[in-house]
Amino acid sequence: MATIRDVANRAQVSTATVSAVINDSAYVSPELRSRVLAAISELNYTPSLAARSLKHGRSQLIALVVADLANPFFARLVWAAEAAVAAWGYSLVLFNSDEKPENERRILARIRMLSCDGIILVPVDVASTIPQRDSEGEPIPTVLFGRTVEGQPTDTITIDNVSAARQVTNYLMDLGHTRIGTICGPQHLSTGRERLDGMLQAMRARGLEPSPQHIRPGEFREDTAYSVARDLLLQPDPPTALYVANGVMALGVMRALADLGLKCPDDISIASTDTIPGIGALRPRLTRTEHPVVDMTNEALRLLVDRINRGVRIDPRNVVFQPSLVVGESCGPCRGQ
Amino acid sequence: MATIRDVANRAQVSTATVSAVINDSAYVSPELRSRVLAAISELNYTPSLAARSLKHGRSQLIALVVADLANPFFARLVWAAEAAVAAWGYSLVLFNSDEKPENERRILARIRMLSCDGIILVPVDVASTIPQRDSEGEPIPTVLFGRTVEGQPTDTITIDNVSAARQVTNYLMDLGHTRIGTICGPQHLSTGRERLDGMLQAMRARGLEPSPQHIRPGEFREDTAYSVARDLLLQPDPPTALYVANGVMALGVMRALADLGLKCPDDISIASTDTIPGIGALRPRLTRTEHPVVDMTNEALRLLVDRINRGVRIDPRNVVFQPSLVVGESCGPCRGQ
DNA sequence: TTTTCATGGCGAAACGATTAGCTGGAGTAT
DNA sequence: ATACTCCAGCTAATCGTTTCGCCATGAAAA
Repeated sequence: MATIRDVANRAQVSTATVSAVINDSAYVSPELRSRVLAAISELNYTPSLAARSLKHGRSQLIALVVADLANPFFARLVWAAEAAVAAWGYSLVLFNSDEKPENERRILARIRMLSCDGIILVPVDVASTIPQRDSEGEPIPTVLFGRTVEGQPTDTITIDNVSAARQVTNYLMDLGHTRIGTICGPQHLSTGRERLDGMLQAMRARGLEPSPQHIRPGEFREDTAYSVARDLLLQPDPPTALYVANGVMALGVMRALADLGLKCPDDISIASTDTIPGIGALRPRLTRTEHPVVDMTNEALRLLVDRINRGVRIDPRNVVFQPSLVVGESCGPCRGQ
Repeated sequence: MATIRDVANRAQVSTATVSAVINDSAYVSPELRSRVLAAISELNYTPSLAARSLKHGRSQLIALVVADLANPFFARLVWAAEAAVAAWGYSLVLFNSDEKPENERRILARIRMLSCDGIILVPVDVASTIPQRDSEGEPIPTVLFGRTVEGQPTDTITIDNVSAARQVTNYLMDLGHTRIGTICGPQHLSTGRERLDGMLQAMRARGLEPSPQHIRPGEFREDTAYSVARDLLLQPDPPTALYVANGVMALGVMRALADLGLKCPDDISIASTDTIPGIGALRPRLTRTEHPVVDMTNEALRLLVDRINRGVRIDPRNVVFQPSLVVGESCGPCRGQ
């Protein structure tokens, strides 16, 4: 690779002048400037980001750590984040913690090595701490995405999961359902907890209580949801409606229904919080909440870049987005009992 | 951040010794080694990758440039690539060219700045050249993924698209279909061309020729495929079977069928090359080819790392994977005409 | 004419790691 | 006792930038 020195030699100027031309950081006479530009293009010169990074401690990298890259919800986040990161002039380094705390720790250490300027983190582990830039303790600017963890004073972007679950549950109850089951998420994740909470809140507000064997953990996974749904629906006293806590699991449930030969919404009503791309081709169309992933991502980057530039002087911010209910044909009135 | 000097001072040794401990690059007495390790953990020291990168020209970064991050096929590639890249000890920098040549050029320039050690590229533009590390012309190690471009002497991973399309078409013809239509991909992409070629080859081998108005470009996009399918199926003389060139478009077609009230396979048979995750929940199950994305990605990384280590001394390699036909219930025998 | 001032451009010192080459003390052979 | 070997550990140069401080030149002020 050609270096700034090669350019300086060829243009008969100093490296300082070349640098000034590249960064517009000082006035350079038109004469010299054009010589420099000519040399740059003749040598096909590109400044080295590694050297720059070393000099003034900015790597131009933003790390995105997702909890499960195989989940289309996060795939969409990746898509949106790549665009936003590029728009702000950074590059995106992508990691997948695969819902494993030990991976998360390894990844955060790696991010520190890379001296990334900022982190967008879908946290897995309550205990894993944001890496410190310094032993005095200035942390790397970080935005938590989608999930909350206890006692981390960081910027956070979340969705109102309780509201989402309430909306869906109320919708089912409005149709007359009282025996509502759920395939819920892991209770160690805030999303899992909040969505179950929202459902329970909504039911209790109308004096209902789901039967304990109608509450099944589905781990936010398609295959788990598939078998849990089969199991749940084959039991003697199945629910008349099912609230599914996320999009991938909804897919698994629909697959289970098809395999069991159950008709939706005639035999059972299905609704979910969260969705996945491509679910629009399913018939019946799923009643669900849609979460504004793109807006959330853009906001996450706004917060992150702001903190990168202004440091710890600003207090942690917490932005909560609202989900919206999209009604399909997967839910019908409760027939008899 | 603590530096190697801080560690050296605290452990009362030279930076050379610290470096030797970190990299196991020379013998260090147990005494000093333990002092160094203690200092490292007390200061919470991590070596700076930027400085390392500057010194011996390896950034530990591998760039992945996909053509359309919103497409679940590529999302899957991203997932597999992240895992493979991490397994080889690198980190993944992700870019989305969004099928636009000018983006691709911008991205490749950026990759050069970052001095990435290697590139996995889903190429968009025939003309865009692999960036040169050097004005003498040693290129950055690159593997082209999924698509080929003319006259680039680089390693390539592809799928046998012609065979995929032939298999699907033969399957449809075996069911008795003769009026087969297709929603094909863009003809400026090798995947688009080869899949259409394969279909035409298969039909001509049996003395058939699709009617020109049954060959419709769908741009590999869900929404385009949706409207093209509507249009195609509403015309006076619709095909009895439809070959769709990729997974996302198949989703669009299924959605169009549902909206038109057409029954598959009774009213029309549908089959595709390529698939997308989650298509398993659709009923009827789609007859399609499956492409071994994970194997392809692992092989891509194997080739890439090999070339990073061995440079230009090895000739370009071209690995072609074979698709497999997965039969669902979306195709039926041709009824009368 | 001399002094002051402004300023375009340059030289050289960082940034944090690696590594070639050197130093000096202990062990061995003569 | 001298010379030689060996090797753990150190010093200092280097990678490619940015940037501080300086120099020299020419214009303006006295």
